[in-house]
Amino acid sequence: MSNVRVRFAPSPTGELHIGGARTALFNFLYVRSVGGTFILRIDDTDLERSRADYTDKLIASLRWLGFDWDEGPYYQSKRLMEYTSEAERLLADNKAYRCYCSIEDLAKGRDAAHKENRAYQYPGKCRDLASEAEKAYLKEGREAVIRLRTPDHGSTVVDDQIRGEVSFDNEMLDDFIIVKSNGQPTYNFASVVDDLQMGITDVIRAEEHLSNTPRQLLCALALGYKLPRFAHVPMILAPDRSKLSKRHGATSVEEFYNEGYLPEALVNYMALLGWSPGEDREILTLEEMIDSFSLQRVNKTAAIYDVTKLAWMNGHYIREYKPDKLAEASLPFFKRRGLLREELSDPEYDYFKRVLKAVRERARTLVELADAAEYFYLEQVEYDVKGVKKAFKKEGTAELLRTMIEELRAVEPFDRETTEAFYQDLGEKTGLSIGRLIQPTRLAITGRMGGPGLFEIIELLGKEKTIARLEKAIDYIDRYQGSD
RNA sequence: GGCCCCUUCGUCUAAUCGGUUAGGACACCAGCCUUUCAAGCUGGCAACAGGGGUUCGAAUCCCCUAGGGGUCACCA
Repeated sequence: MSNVRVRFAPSPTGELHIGGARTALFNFLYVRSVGGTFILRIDDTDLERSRADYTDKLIASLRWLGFDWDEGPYYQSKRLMEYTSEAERLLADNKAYRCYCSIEDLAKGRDAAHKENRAYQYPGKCRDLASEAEKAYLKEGREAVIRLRTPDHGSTVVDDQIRGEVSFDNEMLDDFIIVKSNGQPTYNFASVVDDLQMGITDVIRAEEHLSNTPRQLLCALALGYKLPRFAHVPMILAPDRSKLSKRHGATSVEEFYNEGYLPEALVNYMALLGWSPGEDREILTLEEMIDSFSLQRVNKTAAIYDVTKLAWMNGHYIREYKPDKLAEASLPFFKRRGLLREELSDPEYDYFKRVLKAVRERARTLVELADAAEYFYLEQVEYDVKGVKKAFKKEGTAELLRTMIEELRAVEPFDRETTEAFYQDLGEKTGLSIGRLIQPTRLAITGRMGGPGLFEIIELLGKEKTIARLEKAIDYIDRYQGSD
């Protein structure tokens, strides 16, 4: 056990998206690789936007991905006292001050700066407020925020584990707000107080926070604590290189679940976004990732996420899953599609697993898996349009199917081997290629031109259904004979 | 716009003290396998953003340019 302590600190303002999940993953891999402590903290200081149901979803997503944590969840909303007392301490030390400027006035200044195309900075109006002026403001009933007094000169250097030393001129930093007028701390302040009090040794987070880091460093300095190490991991971008958002398809872990992705695949895929184990390995278990993970191997470049590769990887995991595990994972998708009921009897469950065995080779998601298995459960078979042209419209197909049915009735046992042997015989007897026999049969019983081996399907369907579907196909062909 | 970060095949990446025909994966194309579709196997296409330096030698070090991203809130 090492003394390394890391935290994942999402704010509950939405579902866990792939960027956040990847950050959680890197925290997890790092802390497990060094044997430290993983802490989950909910950064919910924004009262307006934070929602308890998002917290639940966040936690559910983390559990689903398998990132178990050792401490927490801690909630910033329950730690208000800590922030208040630390802010009071800074106030008493004159390292922070109250500011009575109205939101409107500040907005005015910001707009002006924006118009002149320069960066806005708080002008420091209340920095050295005379006590009479302060009293006057209080009398007016003005609310105050607390701002940190930041140095005017010099520079603040962030020593980043991934990017090296990054230096910021203090002149670029204004006296930013650490406590809002409603008494809630801002992110930059709460996060620092928590990281320090919780003994966080490594802050691993997304690159978008790099520009915030000097502010946090200044907070920590004012508070008089030892600084954690930082590591800013690259962002994950949408295919058009823009920031990921709703219009880019599935971006949250929950959505990936709903689209039928497996946690192992998502985790494996995310790990390879910005990190690689070397040795040309692509498929890794969580344990293998932990073994070869290091922050030194995390690269600096933002990555565009590509669903195609994720889908390929997901297909790989679907094929690798143990039968019982696959059944368990895909059951909700079969129910959702109306293929299976809530409770399965033992024989039903058994049949379900046999169906999965037959179709798992050709599915990349659990949604596709349920789709591929549809005709094993649905009574109505819809014929593929192209297939009809190819397999049904050929001269003599109806007649062929009639012969087939007659002889099929006598086939016993109705299993894979026997039915296959039967088709071989029939081919020889009629002088037709086996493909000519199989194509219309496949279309008749599945409605499709592709899928598992025909005799595997026939065995699963059984004699009754197979013959019934062949009869239906004959009806169909007779009815549409000649029409195009 | 200021500040900060980044730049290897279409995409994810390897090449971690400068010396490689610049490697792998996804996707794509072709072949094999096969009753079909997949899967699998084999092969192919495809990259060091541009320009200057330093050096015997640069994807790798330095500078400039271009491009992309982040950030500049009483959001996190």
